[in-house]
Amino acid sequence: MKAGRHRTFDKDTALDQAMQVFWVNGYPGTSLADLTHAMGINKPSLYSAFGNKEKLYKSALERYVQKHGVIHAKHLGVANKSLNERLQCYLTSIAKMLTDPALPGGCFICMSTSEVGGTCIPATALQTISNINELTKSSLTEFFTNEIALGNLASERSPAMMANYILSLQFGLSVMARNGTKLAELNEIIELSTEKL
Amino acid sequence: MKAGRHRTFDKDTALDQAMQVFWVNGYPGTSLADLTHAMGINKPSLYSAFGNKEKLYKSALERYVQKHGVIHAKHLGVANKSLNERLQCYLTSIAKMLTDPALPGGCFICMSTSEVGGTCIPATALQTISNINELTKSSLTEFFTNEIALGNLASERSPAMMANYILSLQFGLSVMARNGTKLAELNEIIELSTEKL
DNA sequence: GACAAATTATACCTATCGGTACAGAATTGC
DNA sequence: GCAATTCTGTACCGATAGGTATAATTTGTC
Repeated sequence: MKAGRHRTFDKDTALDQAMQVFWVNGYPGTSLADLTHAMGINKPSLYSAFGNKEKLYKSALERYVQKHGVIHAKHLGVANKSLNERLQCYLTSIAKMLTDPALPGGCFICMSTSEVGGTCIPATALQTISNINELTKSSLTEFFTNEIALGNLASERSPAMMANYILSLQFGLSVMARNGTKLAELNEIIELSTEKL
Repeated sequence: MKAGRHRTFDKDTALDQAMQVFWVNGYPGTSLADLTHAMGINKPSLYSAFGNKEKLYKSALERYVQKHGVIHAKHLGVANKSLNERLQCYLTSIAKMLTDPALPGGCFICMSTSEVGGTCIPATALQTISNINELTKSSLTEFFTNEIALGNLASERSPAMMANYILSLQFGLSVMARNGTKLAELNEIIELSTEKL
């Protein structure tokens, strides 16, 4: 055990709370007071544990991906289901998260991507957001490359095009969720979108 | 002519410039200094002409709808075109605006809707954003109600469901545009989305 | 040309912004 | 128990936030 006074808060829990505040309010809309209040700590503790606002934001983004992002991909690889069924499961899993009453609503990455154009987000955070979206896109592209090789996709659609289609759909669902659209309606959109690919 | 010194700036031009700043940075990300700098006026002039930041924001939202929002609807009513063709024209017209290099990129309303969850947007501005989205949705619902009555929609889809589908698509395209997706790729998404309704 | 009305520019207000210095409190190794 | 180390709480830093008071400037009316 290292010497010195112990941290009186759990770092992961505090990061989760910071994540939710950024998720709700965005980067420029979140103040240090908002953060310390939600995390139940004071500023020096925040700075010693997470660096600064910008680094905390990037940590929150990465934690979001781990906690609420990557978990949906498993639905794409389920055996004995058609491609359409798997895509529906994947998207429905996302939609459930987007409308989970225990969560802020919508997608944190979509929210952050919307803020990308502005001058408020620090450059390194822009890079983090861009990397996350690129990763999602390349994962989907790889997935569709395989599906096409397996003959699971009807016509001659390009994998990159399909990846864009699904990513766009995810973003659309996220903003709709922010707008108050209910899970049942999101599922209708998903059904329409995946009906015949 | 009314007495007193004349305004030395054009109010509509100034509002356009304010709109672009809000469009790029969002509400919490835009400061009064950003606004006065972009508008080329100083704070007292801004306050006397537009009230305050919140009222200017609402004026900017409404101006956006008039200037960049309603113009696309005409493509939905063109004669001698199939429903799919008209929807494609409508969405392509939107996509062109979303990627216009002379504009901030993406959709201002989508950006604002993403910020809706937070605590930074004043209540009356939230109402304005909500009203705009409701108007879009009800216009689309009415449109699809007519199309169904005319027998232009293949199966038994509900108008509200179709309106949600198109609105979600618009939002998705907007965030994709923010993320740097090019017009040609957006058009591919549109084609895939409208292929068989 | 004097007066009333309206807009301008400067300077200022209080509150909050992100970030930190410093002192006190808690813990380990010795 | 004592020194070294690490964290916590308070108080503070300069800069900027949204907003305004005041005075100078420009205009139409009489």
